Amino acid sequence: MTREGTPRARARAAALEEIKRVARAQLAERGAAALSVRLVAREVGMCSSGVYRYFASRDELLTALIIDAYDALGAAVEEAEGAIDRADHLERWWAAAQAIRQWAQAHPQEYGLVFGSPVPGYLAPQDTVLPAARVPFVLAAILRDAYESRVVADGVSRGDQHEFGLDPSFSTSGMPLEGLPDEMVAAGVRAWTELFGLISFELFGHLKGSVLDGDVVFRTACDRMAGALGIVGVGVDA
Amino acid sequence: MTREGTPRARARAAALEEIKRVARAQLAERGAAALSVRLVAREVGMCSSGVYRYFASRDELLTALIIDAYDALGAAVEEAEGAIDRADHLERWWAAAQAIRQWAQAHPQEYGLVFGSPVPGYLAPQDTVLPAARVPFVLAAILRDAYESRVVADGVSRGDQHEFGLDPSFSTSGMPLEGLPDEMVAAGVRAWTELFGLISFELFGHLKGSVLDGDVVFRTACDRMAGALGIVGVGVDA
DNA sequence: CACCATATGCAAGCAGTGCTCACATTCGCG
DNA sequence: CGCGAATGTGAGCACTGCTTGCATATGGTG
Repeated sequence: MTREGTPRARARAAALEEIKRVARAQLAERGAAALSVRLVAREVGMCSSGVYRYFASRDELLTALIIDAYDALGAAVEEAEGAIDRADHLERWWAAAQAIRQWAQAHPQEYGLVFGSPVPGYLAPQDTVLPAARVPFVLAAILRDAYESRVVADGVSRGDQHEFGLDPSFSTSGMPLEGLPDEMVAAGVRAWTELFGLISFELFGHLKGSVLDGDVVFRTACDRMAGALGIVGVGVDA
Repeated sequence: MTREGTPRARARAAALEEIKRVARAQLAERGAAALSVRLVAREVGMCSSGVYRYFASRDELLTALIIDAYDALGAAVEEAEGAIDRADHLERWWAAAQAIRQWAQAHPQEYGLVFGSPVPGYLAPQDTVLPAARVPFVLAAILRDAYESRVVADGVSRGDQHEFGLDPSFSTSGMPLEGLPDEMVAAGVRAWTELFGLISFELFGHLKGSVLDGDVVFRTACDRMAGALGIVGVGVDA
C-alpha cells in the first residue's frame, strides 16, 4: 500500500496523511472553526510554514478532510449495506440508512463539515463529486433492484424526465437509475433529502424539545420511506 | 417604537440595532466565518473594543443574529401563510413552504447560520427556542386545521404518543397539535424534516448535478407531502 | 560513487483577529 | 446641579493565516 512510487513520493504521501490525521483529530474535538494550521503543525512536529508545502491553504486542508469524510461515510454505508442479502431490499435500505445516521453521530464534526453550511457560494471542487456520489449510488442501487424485482408483468412507461426537473444527466452519470419511471426517481430524490434532513435536524439539535427518542422516529420514518419507494423485504410475496 | 424607556435605554437599543444591522450586512456578503468584530466596529464608527459594551463576545453577536434570522423567517412565513383563505389548507401549506424556500434563497448566509452546522455540541440559548418555534407553529396549525376539517364522521383514537418517540411535551408546549392522532404528528415531523432537508440540500449545492429545475422538484415534493398529510385544497369535497 | 538539483523544513515577519484593561469623557438620573 | 454610571478610546496580549529568504538534506542521475 505504502510501497508505491519513489521514496520521495512515499515520504510526501506519508507526511500528507500524517497532517490530515492530526487535523482530523483536532477537527473532531475542537470543531472546524477552531482548526488551526499552526496547531496542527506543532502537533506533527514542524514549523507552521512547513504545512504549506503540503496544503496551499487552510481551505485546501479542509477540502481534503471533506473528501476523506465523504469517502469514510461512503465506505461505511457500502460495507453495512453490502453485508445484507441482495434480495432483501428492505433490509438493505434500512442498513444503509442506519449506517449513515450512525456514522453521522460518531463523526458529528466531519458530518457537519460536509452537510452543514458550506459558505453558500462555495463551489465544490471537482475532486469531491465522486466521493460524494458513493452514498447516493448505494441508495439508487437498492431502489433499482427493488423496482426490477417488482416489474414482472407491469409494463410502466418511462416518461419524460424533464417533467420532474431532474437533470437529464442524472441517470446516465453512473447512477443505476436507468429505465426507472419518473415517479420512482422523484420519490428517490425525496427520500434522499428526507433522510439527510432528518439526520441533520437531529444532529444539529433542531428536534430537541420535539422528539424524545430519535431512534424510534428514525426507524418509523425509514419504514415509511421504504413503503413510498416500493421497497419490501424478503418473504413478503414469496 | 423607539420612544420607549429612558433616553439611555433608547440610545443603547439604537446602538445595539445599528451594530446588528452592520453585522448582518457583512454576514450576508462575506459569510459567517469572515464576520469580524473589528470590521463591524470600524463601520459603525467606533473603536473595536466599544462593541464589547454591547456584545460580550463575537459568539454573542452571532447568537443575536441567529435570533433575528429565526424571527425574520418566522415573520415571512406567517405573513405569506396568513394571506391565504383559512379554509384552503393546501394553498396555506404551499404558501408556507414556498415562503421558507424563498427566504432561504434570499438570505443564504443567515439560513446557513441557523440551519447549517452549529458546531455540534453547541447548546442553543433559551432565547432562540421561541423564535425558532414560529415556523413549526405555522405548519402545525395548517396540519391541525386540515385534520379537523376532515374529521366529520371519522372517530380516530388518539393513541399513545410515546410509540413514535415524540416528546410528551411536544403537543402541550404550545404546538397546536392537541388531539391529533400519532400518525398525523409523525407525518408532520417527517414533512417538517423533509421540507428543510430539501431546501438545505438545494441551497448547499448537494443537488447540483442531480436536479436541473429546483422549482419543479420543490413543487412536486410539496404536493406529495401535502398528500401524505391529508392536506387538500378548497373545492375538492365541496 | 560523486554531484547537483530539488524537495523540505525553519525563522522571522506582516497584517489581521478576538478580547482585556486602565483611562477619559460625557451624559443623564436623582 | 453634581455625582455616578454608562460609553468610547487606545494600547496591548496572544493568537491566526500566510509569505519570503535561507539553510539543509536527500534522492535521482551522470
